[in-house]
Amino acid sequence: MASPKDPVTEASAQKLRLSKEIVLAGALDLVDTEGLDALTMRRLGQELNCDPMSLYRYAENRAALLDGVSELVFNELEIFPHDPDWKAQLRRIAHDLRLLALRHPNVVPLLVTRPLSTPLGLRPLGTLRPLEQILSLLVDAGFEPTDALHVYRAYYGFLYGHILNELQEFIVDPEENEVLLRLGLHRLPAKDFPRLRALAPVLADYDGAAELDQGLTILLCGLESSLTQSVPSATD
Amino acid sequence: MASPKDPVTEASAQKLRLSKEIVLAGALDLVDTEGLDALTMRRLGQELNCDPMSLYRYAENRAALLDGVSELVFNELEIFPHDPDWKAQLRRIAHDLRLLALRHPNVVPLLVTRPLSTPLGLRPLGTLRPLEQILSLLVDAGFEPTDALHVYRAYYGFLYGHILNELQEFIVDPEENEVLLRLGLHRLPAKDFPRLRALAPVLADYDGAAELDQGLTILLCGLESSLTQSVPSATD
DNA sequence: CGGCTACAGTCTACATTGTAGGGAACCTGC
DNA sequence: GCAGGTTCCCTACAATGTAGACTGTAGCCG
Repeated sequence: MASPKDPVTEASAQKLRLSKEIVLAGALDLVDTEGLDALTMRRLGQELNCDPMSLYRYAENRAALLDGVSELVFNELEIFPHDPDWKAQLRRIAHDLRLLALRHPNVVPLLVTRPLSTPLGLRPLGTLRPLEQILSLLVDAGFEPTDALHVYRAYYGFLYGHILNELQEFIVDPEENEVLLRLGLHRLPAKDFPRLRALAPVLADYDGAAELDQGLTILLCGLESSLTQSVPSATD
Repeated sequence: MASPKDPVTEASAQKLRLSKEIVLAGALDLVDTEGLDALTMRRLGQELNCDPMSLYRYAENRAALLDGVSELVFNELEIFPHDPDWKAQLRRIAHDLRLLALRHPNVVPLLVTRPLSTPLGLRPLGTLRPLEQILSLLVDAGFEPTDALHVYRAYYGFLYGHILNELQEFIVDPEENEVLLRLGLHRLPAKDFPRLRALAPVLADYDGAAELDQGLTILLCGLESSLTQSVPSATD
């Protein structure tokens, strides 16, 4: 006869061997569906149905878990570091990263803040790979390495900024069809925030992709001019 | 005779009446000197020497405390929304905000991530004021409100991005004078990260202000051209 | 076959966190 | 002096991360 809690009756309760991949995938899943706060050791254990303590075999810390999740997400980003058309490539990467962020909005705080507490060299390698590859791309395109770094910074800075901006302006309650309410703007004193309130309709239909592209055009334009009229290098 | 713990002997133990300002100032202080994690109710209570529970009279939540700290920092930023020279003003604001971030590096994660979990209309007012004021600035400068919003987004996005970039590249151990080591880059496999490693010296002396200014030039340039050759509005 | 080692997973236990609920102390009007 | 509200403090509880010891199992060597 079956024990009171027959493991078979509990759907998907077959406990297969854990692995770093499984643990991280579970963690990402949990973060995606329930937010960062839901990612506790106990909760994740329950999700993978294993003992919370088992997890420590695959992630030293909770912090390491978070790093792992960041890395996992970054690995979804594909970069072709030898594309001769660097501008097109940067455009594509930007849009890909944007979509990535929209797919994993709850992870974005991680992507943005974890590096702040981890010195560059000690970050998970997956996190640094985009940097390296974009540098490659730019150097191949003819930038001096130093300039490539500067370009990278301008580019990535802009990109991060855009993503943060866009995610910030999520609609609160899509059911509500009065715009002021939908964005919670009705709470703002009309006297102090006339501009903001007046822009409610515009805020409501934010076309992130278009906005990103527009910004990219400005940026890439400026960057290119800095390439063509670059200081004549001694070796060139 | 004195009680075992004479309150007078404990320097600065005079417990003055609490207030929201005092609590928030204490919180900011704690975050600045010891980091975000050090800001716990108990710890803050100990710092202000009062019972941790007292704090709940002035901040509903720990989250509210965090919001308060953000707001406090944002209030350090001064904006003159009616400066006729909008470009100079935007430049100045950018540099001010940068310095603000350098002064309160531990708060930056808050500034960046709190808004992600709070819909626009429900944020602390102090957080929204810069937005409103910059919109004013731009509209006064001749932008259509809608365009002003777009400009604001590009501008603030870039600015946030830059700040994140710059803070990420903090030097780990200034004692160490070998650059690779100082940035922790020695850990990176030389085969996979040639560019990054080669750039170590450049990474090490990062002139944030210059970099910011350079980016601003590109950006403002592009923005201005979008102003002068703006689509001819019907009312103009 | 018997026993040894190594590792995966589990259990228990503890310090630390945010915060509810109930009183104690104090100030302010009469 | 006293009623009523405000401010503060104490206790208590559930949840968290994680250390440390324990159990089971698989593989290997004699």
